[in-house]
Amino acid sequence: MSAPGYHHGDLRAALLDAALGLLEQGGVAALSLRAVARAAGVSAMAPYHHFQDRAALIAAVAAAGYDRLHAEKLAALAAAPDDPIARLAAGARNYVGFVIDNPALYRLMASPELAGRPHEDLAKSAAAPAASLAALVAAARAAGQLGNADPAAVALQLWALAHGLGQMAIDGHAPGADVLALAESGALALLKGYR
Amino acid sequence: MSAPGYHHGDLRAALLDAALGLLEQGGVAALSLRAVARAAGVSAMAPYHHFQDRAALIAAVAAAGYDRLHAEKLAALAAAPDDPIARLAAGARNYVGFVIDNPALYRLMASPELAGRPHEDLAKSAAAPAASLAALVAAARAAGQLGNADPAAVALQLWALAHGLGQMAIDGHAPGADVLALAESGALALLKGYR
DNA sequence: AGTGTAAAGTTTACATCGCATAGATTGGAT
DNA sequence: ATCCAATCTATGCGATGTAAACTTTACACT
Repeated sequence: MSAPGYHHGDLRAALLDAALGLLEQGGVAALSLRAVARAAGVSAMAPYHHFQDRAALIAAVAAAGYDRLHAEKLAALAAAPDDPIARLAAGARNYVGFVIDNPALYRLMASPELAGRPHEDLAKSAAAPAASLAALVAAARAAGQLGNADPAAVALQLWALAHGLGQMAIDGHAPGADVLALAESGALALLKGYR
Repeated sequence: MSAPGYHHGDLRAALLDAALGLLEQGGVAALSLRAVARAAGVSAMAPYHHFQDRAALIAAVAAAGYDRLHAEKLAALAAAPDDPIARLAAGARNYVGFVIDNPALYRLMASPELAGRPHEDLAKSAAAPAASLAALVAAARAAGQLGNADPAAVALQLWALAHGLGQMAIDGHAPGADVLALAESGALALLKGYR
């Protein structure tokens, strides 16, 4: 895996790693195939053997981001209380926390550049967090904590709230606000309104 | 204003118009200075006399978008009931409606490409909708409809909800959902939770 | 061992883009 | 009538995305 010969060993992973590095310091605009190849110490055309085009690279980075997001969410939920409402609020807080901790990566995930045609593995990675959220809302609903609200609707609203708060935070539209607290209290208020 | 001579007359407006057209059919990626110049029937370098660089053009388009958003909001609020809560819900619905009607434009407004350094007129145009929202929330709070909640917090949460719902709708993350209804009911639930 | 094949990297080439600089054209102030 | 500043054009440079064609390596098979 570490033979510095002609064949890299695991260039795809190395390219993704380099892409994350470039992303953190230069934003999406810095994510050029050539720059990634340069950072990985490889020729400019090598990435094309692993990613069909620039959009595919960006989609792969985004998919990796969703995977990390989901992993962190699972870890956070493991330490959360049992009450579904409280777990949902903790999830919202954790989601916004991820956004704040990985601004460039999250911006990429929500980037217009991916909105065009769908990418397979990206869709799969993005589906995991959504499914886990839906399960939590269903549990709350089953426990009689959401009145007769439509679970899918509540899930979408919660997600939108967290997504919006995070994006506003990293775009500087919420200066001085404790966005983590806002995510938690907002989710609680929204859920309370449905009780 | 329509003299087809050497001097265009109002090239800046024509360029912005062409940019909107390109945006609708090709997304942000299609917004190159050369393409805009081509669409306006002018030399490739002409736009540089009206926009410092590509980012400035994008910022100007975004500012125009915020202006339109604010204008539509004012029009929608004129026909809304007097109750602050109902007006806030109507505002949320209208916001999401704008996003759905102008997907490419809204994506541009929330684009990472603007997140770097701030642009003056963009900030000014973006501030108008925020101020109008803050005023509405303050009115609701003054009418005793929000308990002792922090108005700034509630405003941010409402905005985040609408922003998130709109973005999810145009990104295909809410297939088959009536996002307009979700915006309205979500805003109502959130506000109800604070009562 | 020897060989053939597919994957992984490289090189070369080309169109386009953003941007800088310098020159041409025009309308209006003096 | 003259000058000037704003506006548009022409040309050039470096970087990027993409498409070939070529080279090197790893591996299965005989």
